[in-house]
Amino acid sequence: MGRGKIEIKRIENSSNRQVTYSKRKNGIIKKAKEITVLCDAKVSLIIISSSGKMSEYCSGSQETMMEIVDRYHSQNQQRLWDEKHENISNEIDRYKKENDGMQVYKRHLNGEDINSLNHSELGDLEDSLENGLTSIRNKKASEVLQRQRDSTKAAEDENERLNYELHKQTIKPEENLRDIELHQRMSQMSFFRVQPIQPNLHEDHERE
Amino acid sequence: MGRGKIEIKRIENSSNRQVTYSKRKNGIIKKAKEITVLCDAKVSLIIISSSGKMSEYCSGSQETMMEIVDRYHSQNQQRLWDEKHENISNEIDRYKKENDGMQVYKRHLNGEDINSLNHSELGDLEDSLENGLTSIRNKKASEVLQRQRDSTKAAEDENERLNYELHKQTIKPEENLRDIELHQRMSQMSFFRVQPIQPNLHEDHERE
DNA sequence: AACTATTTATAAGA
DNA sequence: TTCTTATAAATAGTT
Repeated sequence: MGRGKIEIKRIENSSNRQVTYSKRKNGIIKKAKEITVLCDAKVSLIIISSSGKMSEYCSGSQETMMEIVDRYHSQNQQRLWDEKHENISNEIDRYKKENDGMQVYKRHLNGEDINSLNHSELGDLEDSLENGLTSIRNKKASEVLQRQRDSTKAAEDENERLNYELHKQTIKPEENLRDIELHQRMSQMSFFRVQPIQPNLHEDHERE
Repeated sequence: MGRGKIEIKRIENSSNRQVTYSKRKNGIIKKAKEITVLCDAKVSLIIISSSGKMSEYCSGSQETMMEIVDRYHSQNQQRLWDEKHENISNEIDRYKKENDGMQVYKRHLNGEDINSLNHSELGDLEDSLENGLTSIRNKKASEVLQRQRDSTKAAEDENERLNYELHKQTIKPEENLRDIELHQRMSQMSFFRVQPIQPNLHEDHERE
């Protein structure tokens, strides 16, 4: 349809090709519009030139375009997406349910909403709470004990150190000042487990 | 282009419309193929008839079609989807976190994993458990009490009924057989709240 | 679905 | 690009 017939094969002359592209592109879009109106059809048409510029025609609004494209997708990809989405939804539901269950249990453990429980459930709950309480009290008790042990140990260490110092003193009796300090400190301590190794220290001082 | 010129408006005659649709659809697809070859263009064309049947042409392979459609999509919808997906992910994370927190709390209430708690947390936990336990024990106690009340009430009712029967008996002493039954039943009952209204019933029987 | 008179699209030229 | 125009192609109405 033109001055001469052309073969349908790539137009090698670049500017000819560009002109033909432009003309034919408009032609196709016009035809697309026409079939839309004449025949009540829906059309989605996207054309990209060899230089990458995109043109499009779509019957109706953008909405319709999405409709058409989605419809195309539905034959290829929609199911995949749905499955993915369903998986995610299920995951959320699982977590929600788990949450709700735990909320209820938590409230029960706090002694709330227990009117809905039957007698045996109530018994189980009581046992569970008692176990928990026992564990915690054991823990607290062992903590107290441990703290006791710690301070005992600290006292013993100090005790030992002092004994050592005193022992040193008997060997070097000339360092009197320190001895007196030590004596004072020892008499302030009420938690010695063992007696000082040198019970005659006091006399030694009085003798000087 | 035809025997007569036509206006570009909806063809009302349904079968004409269908025929025209078919012809023009082929025409457009042919043009699309031609521009593809002649001008090195990429084309995506989807046509849907008024009856819903879809036809398509796509330059290159299906791959290219997806490419084109995706390209269109990427300009319009991708962001929406991403946002949606992110929202869903956040929701899941929230539930997960909430779950984890409750799991830990639950384990603590059960007396597990309590080594990680400091002293004041341990105290709070103990209080909470004690509250729970108190609630439950109160509930159990009031249940027992209620059951007690119920059986007392039942006994009282029965008692009253028996008294009524006995009273009837004194008015109609000729029905001896029943009286004996009643006497036997009463002597099996150990839960009378009040004494029978007629303490001389027994003698009456013996006198006969 | 085929025919064909006509309209329409467009290749080449300016 | 756009306009022109000869001609190819598409297609409306008919069979």
